[in-house]
Amino acid sequence: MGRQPAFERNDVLDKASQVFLRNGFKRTTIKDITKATGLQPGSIYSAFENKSGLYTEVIEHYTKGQVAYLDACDEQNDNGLDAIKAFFKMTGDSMSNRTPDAHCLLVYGAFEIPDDEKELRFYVQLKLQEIESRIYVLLVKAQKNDEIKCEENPIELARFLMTLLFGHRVLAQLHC
Amino acid sequence: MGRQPAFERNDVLDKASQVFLRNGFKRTTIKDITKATGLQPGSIYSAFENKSGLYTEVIEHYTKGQVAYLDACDEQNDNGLDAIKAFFKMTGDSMSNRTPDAHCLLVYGAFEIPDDEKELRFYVQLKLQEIESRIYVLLVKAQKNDEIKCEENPIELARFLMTLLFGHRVLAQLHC
DNA sequence: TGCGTTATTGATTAGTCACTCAATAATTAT
DNA sequence: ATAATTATTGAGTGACTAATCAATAACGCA
Repeated sequence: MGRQPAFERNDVLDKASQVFLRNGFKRTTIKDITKATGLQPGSIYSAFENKSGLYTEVIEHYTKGQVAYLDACDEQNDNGLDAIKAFFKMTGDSMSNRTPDAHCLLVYGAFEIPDDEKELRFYVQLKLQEIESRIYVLLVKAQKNDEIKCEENPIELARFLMTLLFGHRVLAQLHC
Repeated sequence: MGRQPAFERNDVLDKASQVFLRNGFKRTTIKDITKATGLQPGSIYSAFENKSGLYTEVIEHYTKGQVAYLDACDEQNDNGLDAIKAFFKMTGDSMSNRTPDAHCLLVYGAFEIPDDEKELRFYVQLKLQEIESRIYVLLVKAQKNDEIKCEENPIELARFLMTLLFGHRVLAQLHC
């Protein structure tokens, strides 16, 4: 009962994420969001409570896409190492093509979300952890297949791969 | 002739850099700067023209420190690789101790300075390049000493080391 | 001492921002 | 129909921000 929403939630999240990716959290204004989505301030606030609420949902929306891609890499490769390579190739290509995508939103977030926005910070950490643990699973799979040495600690390896990914993100951000 | 400035320029830059490191460029307000330095808005604007001008000088001030440290590592180690290791150890320790320092300011800057602030972006790139080229020089030295293989491309190696450094910065920022 | 010069003060200004809310529109149940 | 419920509108609000500027203070020199 009552009036139906005039927008598709996922559609709004897609459009909002593009704005957040371009400008980050702080520099993105509600006016930017209204322009990108066609929604008025009131609608945005009634749907997402506030700017942080919208941002949180945008991060969740995009992390889902990343994790889905990692799972797809896993399914398409019997080999754990090949799956990881496929994921890295995808992120590398997306950076070359300047296609905005989720991981960058998370790294961006890791930098710009201030200490006092604890919930938001924690949420970004959680989502990055989600990606890291998928990589960990693929590394364990690779060890079972004897693709990499069993002496290596897969937890440390996963962390190292994340560090490389972060570094590439910074590099990509730096060079336009 | 005329009244003497009541502040030490380097002292102001030190204090301002701590604020910028904590909050980044955008979130730092002139009020924050007045609190940290004891200067009034008018004094800040007459000395540094505007917020960007102050930020630029802060970046220069801190990059000098980094480069000086790299040079010190070079002088204290005959060995090129040892010099690089010493530099990495220093940055790693400073991250563990949460001592704010320059490189972080530059990586932070790389992320948050928007496309339309072209001069500021360019300046950050320039300063990071300055550090990268010092590392390159140390790598060439290491090759001359037969510490690393001559087949390796020192330009690519330097870039790789910078990427690792960036990644570590993101990781440090992420985990408090 | 007085004059020219330069530095400091800090209230003020013009603009921006996240967010609100009363009015209005659409939808469904009775 | 009519009432109850929920969504949309968009001008408006208060808080904050970068930057300014006229008044004032400190300094060097004649």
